Amino acid sequence: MAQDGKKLVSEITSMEEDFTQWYTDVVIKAGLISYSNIKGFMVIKPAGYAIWELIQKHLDERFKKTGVTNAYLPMLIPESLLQKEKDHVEGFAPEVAWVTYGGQEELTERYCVRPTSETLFCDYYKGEIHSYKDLPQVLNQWCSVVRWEKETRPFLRSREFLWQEGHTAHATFEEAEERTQQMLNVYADFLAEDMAIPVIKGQKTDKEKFAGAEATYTVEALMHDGRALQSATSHNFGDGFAKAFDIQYAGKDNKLHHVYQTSWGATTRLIGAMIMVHGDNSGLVLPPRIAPVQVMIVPIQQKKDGVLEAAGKLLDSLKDFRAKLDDSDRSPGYKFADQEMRGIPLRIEIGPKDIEAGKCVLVRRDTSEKIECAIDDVAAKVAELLPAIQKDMYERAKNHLDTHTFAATNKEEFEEAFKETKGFVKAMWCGDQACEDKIKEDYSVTSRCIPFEQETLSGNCVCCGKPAKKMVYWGRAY
RNA sequence: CGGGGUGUGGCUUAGCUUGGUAGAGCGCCUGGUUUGGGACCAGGAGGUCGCAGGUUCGAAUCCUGUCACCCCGACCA
Repeated sequence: MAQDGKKLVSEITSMEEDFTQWYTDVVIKAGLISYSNIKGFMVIKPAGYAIWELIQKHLDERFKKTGVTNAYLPMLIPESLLQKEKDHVEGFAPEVAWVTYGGQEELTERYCVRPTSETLFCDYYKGEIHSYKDLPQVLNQWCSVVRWEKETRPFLRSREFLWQEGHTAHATFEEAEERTQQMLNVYADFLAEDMAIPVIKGQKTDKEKFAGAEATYTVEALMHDGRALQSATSHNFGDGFAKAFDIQYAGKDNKLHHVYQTSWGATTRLIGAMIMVHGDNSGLVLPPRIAPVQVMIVPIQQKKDGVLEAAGKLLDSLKDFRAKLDDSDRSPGYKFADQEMRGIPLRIEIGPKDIEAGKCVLVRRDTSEKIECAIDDVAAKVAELLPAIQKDMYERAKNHLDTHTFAATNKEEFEEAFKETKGFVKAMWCGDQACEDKIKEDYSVTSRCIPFEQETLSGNCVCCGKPAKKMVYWGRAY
């Protein structure tokens, strides 16, 4: 009885029982965050921040390969600056936080805490860009932004979140479009290769696109519970912002031209995506490439002569990996469960019996598979297993995506698909926003994207029956 | 912002109806025995009951107000 009681306290809710509660349990018990005093603001604890640092590292490297340079712009935006682009203000005004006092004095103009920095980059670029020789500008910044959301959830929707926002300015629309798509591909590749998350690449409908954008591209991922998560976006602004902010350059033709701009971003929401794509009922499952600790060594009967020494030697042999030794004064069972909760990809058990036999036991987090290995061969085995885990995790997620994507050719099938199952539903659309609105109202699902890889499922809109223009992915989103 | 709910050591909570000044489990600390799936024994520290006011000899318990948080909707990376 006492033992059951003990277990209950530290166990997590199963995903099948209550996915939302499971998610919250994992986030807290894996030590990723703790709540702060203000709703929607969270402490990202070392375990959570280390994941973010690896995400940053991989993304930043990929950005720089495409010619991106980092910069940093102010946190506050004067109200007058925010007002300059009409759609943009309307989109963000309802959720900005305002600074109205400086010390004891009320400010003559209030400043908003950046919800995004388009206006600041525009203001900056206006001063920098005069000639075609000043183009393109390809900057990115890593920072946090504030959006006063009403309903908040750790990583998925917080009032302050960490992100990167890239902002570019180009001489032509085509060049801006190329950059917009290039960055979307960077995100898609990063998600697939580093986070082991397969995505659907596509374009947002006008209804769902970014405030002020001409076109918004998105990578949409499917969570374990069948809900969609917009995982990164890339926008082509055309020359709309340039006109609103009067950003012009003198071209080779000696005439003034407005620049064409883009922006693209990914946030700490990626951590939420990773939890909901890979996690299981034992907790977090981290893809090796973004696991702060890739291998944890657990000594058994660690106080017996030679055990810790052998474990230490093992650790030394794993210098090429992010490996650690858990020599804390806890029982092995506790350590196993704790490390599973934290999602460490690979565990190595080593005890007196193993040492005598010159071997140890490797255990995969993703499959629980136990693998015996000679102590001398461990480094080679780890080098083989980590990429294998990474690959298998991607393939499992891809399989989940594929088996949870359905096609509907008419309204009945569409309705049935969302009633019976959870996931994406592909269906044809006439392009009319009225149908998009109606579908949202009737089935509480939204258009996730118009995928680049189009198929023709039928000739008619699934909602109104009129001739269809595009195939759209629909789903319930976070 | 509309509807519903909850606030008691770090966490989960009992007590509240029928007022008498707080009890447990987990966690934590110390010592010892343990260690191949969340160890055990013994001892110990820690709360004035979200906050403010009121009723009362007396309030965690009753009343009023207030704040915070959670869930469901509308808005969003």
